[in-house]
Amino acid sequence: MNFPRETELALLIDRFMRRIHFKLRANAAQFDVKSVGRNGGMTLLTIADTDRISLHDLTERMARDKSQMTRAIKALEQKGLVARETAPDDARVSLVFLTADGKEVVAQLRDALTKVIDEILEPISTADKAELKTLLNQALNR
Amino acid sequence: MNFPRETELALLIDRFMRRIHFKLRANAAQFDVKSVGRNGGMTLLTIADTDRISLHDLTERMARDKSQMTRAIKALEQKGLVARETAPDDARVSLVFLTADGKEVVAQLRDALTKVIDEILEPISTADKAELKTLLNQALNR
DNA sequence: ACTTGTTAGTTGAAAAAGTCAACTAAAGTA
DNA sequence: TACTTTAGTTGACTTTTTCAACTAACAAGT
Repeated sequence: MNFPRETELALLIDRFMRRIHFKLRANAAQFDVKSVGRNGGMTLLTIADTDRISLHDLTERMARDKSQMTRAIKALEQKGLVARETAPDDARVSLVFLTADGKEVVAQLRDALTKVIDEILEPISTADKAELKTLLNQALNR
Repeated sequence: MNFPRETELALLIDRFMRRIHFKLRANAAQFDVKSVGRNGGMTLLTIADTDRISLHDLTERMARDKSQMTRAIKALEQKGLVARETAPDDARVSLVFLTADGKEVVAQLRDALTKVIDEILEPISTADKAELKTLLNQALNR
């Protein structure tokens, strides 16, 4: 186990995310009310962080292909969890936002996810958790 | 943007990993010599961290389904990057390890990955990078 | 106004990854 | 010896990704 390896970070991060998905799946029935799927879930949470957001910005934020986003939003729309409207200043962009139902699902998702992450992060202190978030934020926001 | 949310961590982590994959893919041709794919790549790197490892331990470490691992290893085997042998003390388990070719590919993967991660982590200090790794390690190793 | 180039979003098709259940063979245990 | 567990494999199926082609709206520049 060599320590000075950046690559380990990738392995760690990957594991972290998978761990979350595994744990979520373990009690999936309890929270995947609208059978949103993990992709839909992540998308909803990301939208929830913004008032309303264009598909374009959303794909950038979530680091996906735009075609994926089109389909993800379409699915969420059909479930009545998000809606969209054309941007007033630019007819090309459509802004997505949560519906009331969507907000409810987000609340549930957050509960479930928080629980899981707490479990995973249980070995480290509260201060360190904040630190972790700060670091990732610094790295990822510009 | 509410701050005291554990869930943001999941979004951040997810983004982080996707970012890596995007950047890698951007100059994929340069490094995906044996067309290992991202899954194969991660698997190789994980194996590289251990001398030889059973499929079972590997699936645990990488947090995947065992069926996936069977297939991933089979693919890498066919490319001559890993080999396996039955564990001397237990005929059920087969131990996987890198071949010479596999080690070479790992070296290349590490180069590429290190470069990408360095780019992403460029906004944060070296000390913080170490901290980040430590935190994740603490959380994930029991 | 009129090409020319960008940008946002959509669609299609194919490849890769993930899920789940059934099944074999080797251990472990009583 | 019978019973249970564990490691790994296989098959079938769903979800994600990826990539290229395509439309519609904007942005200039002449």
